[in-house]
Amino acid sequence: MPKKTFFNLPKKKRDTITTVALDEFASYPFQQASVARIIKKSGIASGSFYQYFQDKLDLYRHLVDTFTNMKLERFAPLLSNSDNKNFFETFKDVYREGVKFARQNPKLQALAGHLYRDKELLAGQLNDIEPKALKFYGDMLKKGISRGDVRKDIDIELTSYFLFKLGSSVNEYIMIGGSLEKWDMKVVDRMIDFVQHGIGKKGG
Amino acid sequence: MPKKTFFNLPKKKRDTITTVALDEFASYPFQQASVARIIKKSGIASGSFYQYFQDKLDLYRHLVDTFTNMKLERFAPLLSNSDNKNFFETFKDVYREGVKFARQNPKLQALAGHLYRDKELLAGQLNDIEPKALKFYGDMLKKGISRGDVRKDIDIELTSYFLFKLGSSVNEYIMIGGSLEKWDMKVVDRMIDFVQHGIGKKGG
DNA sequence: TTATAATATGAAACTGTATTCACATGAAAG
DNA sequence: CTTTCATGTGAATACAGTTTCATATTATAA
Repeated sequence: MPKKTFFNLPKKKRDTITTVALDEFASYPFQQASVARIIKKSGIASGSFYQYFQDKLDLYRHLVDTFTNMKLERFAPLLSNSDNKNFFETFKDVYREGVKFARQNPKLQALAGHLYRDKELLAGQLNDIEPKALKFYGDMLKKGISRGDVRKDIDIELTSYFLFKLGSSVNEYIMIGGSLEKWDMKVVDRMIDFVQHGIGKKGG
Repeated sequence: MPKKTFFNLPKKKRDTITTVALDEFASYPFQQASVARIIKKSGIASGSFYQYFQDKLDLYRHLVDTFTNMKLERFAPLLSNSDNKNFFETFKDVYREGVKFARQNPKLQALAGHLYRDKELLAGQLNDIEPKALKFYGDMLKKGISRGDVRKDIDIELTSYFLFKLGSSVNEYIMIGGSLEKWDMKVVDRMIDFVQHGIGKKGG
């Protein structure tokens, strides 16, 4: 989080820095984004920058936080105005609103694009692993369909992607909770139940 | 990918570098991992390092690739020996095997832990956004349950997590395909169907 | 007004990765 | 043996983020 000196700044100066920074992070991925450039364009001293922010990451996170909070605030009304809609209709509304938001804020969208690619930089679809994992799940699904376990009207490619991401999130969920010692097959069981039956009420 | 000079190296030297590097990346997150230390411990010249690898990331990815390939190879037999098991039982086996693999390779597991945290470094549960997003989905689910749209025997916290991750993956899936212009609500529809009904064959 | 604290400044130094380079070594070919 | 080509070497340099610091400037309080 930025230091309190940043929030003590006159709004105009704060806005200048924020705007310049958003522009920088919308134009370059995190690593290539230059603190020196931000300092220059903002017209502040380099010493000042580090009196406002811990470091480059601190500023970046501040932007991402602000951006995500804005997005979440847009979603809130969907929930309170959803009396006549069921869960799944509201869920779809969330996405519609998300697309609208992205179209209205191209720089934030550009930043999000970099964010996504930056996350994948260390490991992800940019290397050759993800395709292999997707193929693995795809094969599993095909077998399941031919055995009759799995619905045959699903999109195999897309569903593989979902399973891959769900699998990763289970790993993460358990890692958050602690170490491998605490590994709990119950979480896996719940995930598989989620995948198998969904969360919709039967006949609902 | 490492340069061919690396693969031309005598196996022993190559293994030394790999072991030292694994040790480094298991001990420190990517940013803090030091090329200088790896060079020192491996007993190679700094000039040589850059004749073997593009840069630090190149070496890191090589390790992650190797590690993930090893893991995938362990999973392959599960698929071919699954004739008497349905999709969801095999799915569970994959996780059992994953845990075994992690226990047998603590350094790889440590590296994976850093990898996960590094990915979350830019944005994720380390900042204050994810809890808010999870709460949002949690509220949606509670409302769905009280309306009778959603099964009431689900784990709300865990399911919120799944929805959050699935949502992110939809965004990513569409971003891979191209720009926002190509945004296709059909992908969202399929995702919602996946969430609502699951992929298990009814009565299967 | 004066005292005290908070903030602003920008150059200089520091850190660690990335890159270059001239030269050394070694192996294989003729 | 010597030519040739690939590889090894480590010091030197470049580069960008970070840190420091002595010195202004501004704001608040007494």
